[in-house]
Amino acid sequence: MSENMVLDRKDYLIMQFLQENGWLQTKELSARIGLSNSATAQRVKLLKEAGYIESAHAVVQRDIMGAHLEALFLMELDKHDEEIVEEFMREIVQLPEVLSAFLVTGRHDVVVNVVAQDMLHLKKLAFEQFTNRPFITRIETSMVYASRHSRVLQPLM
Amino acid sequence: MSENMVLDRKDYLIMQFLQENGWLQTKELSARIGLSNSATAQRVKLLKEAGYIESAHAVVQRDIMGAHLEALFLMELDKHDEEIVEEFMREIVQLPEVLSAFLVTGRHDVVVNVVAQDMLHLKKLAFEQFTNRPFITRIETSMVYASRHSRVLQPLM
DNA sequence: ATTGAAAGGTGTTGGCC
DNA sequence: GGCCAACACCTTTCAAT
Repeated sequence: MSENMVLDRKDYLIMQFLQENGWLQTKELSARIGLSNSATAQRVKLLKEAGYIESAHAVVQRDIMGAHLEALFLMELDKHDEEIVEEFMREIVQLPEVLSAFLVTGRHDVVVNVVAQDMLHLKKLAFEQFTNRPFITRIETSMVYASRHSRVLQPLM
Repeated sequence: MSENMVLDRKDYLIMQFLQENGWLQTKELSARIGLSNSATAQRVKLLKEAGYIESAHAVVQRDIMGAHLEALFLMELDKHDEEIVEEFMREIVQLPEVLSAFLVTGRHDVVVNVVAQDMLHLKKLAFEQFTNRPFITRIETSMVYASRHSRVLQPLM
């Protein structure tokens, strides 16, 4: 029942509403999509079991966490040995300051989105966690004036 | 009660656990932090009312949404008139293909994280929504091989 | 902060259309 | 498949300690 589940419009609606608001209750959700409470709960359960709904996460205010500055590190790597790069990506995303990391083609090789308390913190982060590593040949730091995030991925078809 | 709330370690624990798993129930949460059910529910309610916990969002599998490709658009703008740029940021993050957008200092001016079904889709997106606009002077498209996201913002102090 | 109670929501299951 | 009813469990809010 989980692998080859066929999704209809109501399943996509459920996923859209739960992306917009992860705290939406079954009662409200069922009212919106026009199904009974139990039918809706069933679908949500199946969508989770099938892995189509992966997880949910609360979003907290940044300042309360001391994240007053945001930046992008645009980095170039020396050797693109897959193992090293994959391990590097896994490692950095564990750092409390790292929000996301992208392994990319083009002028840069890795783009990392970080937060920091202040410039001193950012400097220490850059030097002690990145400049540090021998396979990183260059880091360009772009300060972020403003960032916006869409938390809802809609069907593109 | 909402503005100048003093947060203790248990409040930070609550926020950490709810960032890791937005579906955590009060019962489980209270057991983890060592408080009674109702005390925990109270704290969560206050944290939400104070705006420290802003929202929650389910995360869905990308392929099911047809998002098979990911890219970064690294863009340079002609004139940095604040109104135009702010409006531009607001607009693009509404597009279904745009996951996030960063207004930054440095070599680039705006970095946009997008998804697309395929190369044709990506090309149309780039040309019809970005290259299009008169104030965008250059776009560099970096394909994303892999991306990782931390959904938990820890206190940096 | 805790306990206990009341009211309402949840999630599951079984019977039925 | 969806619906309904029923049941056990959990949540939320309140007052009292």
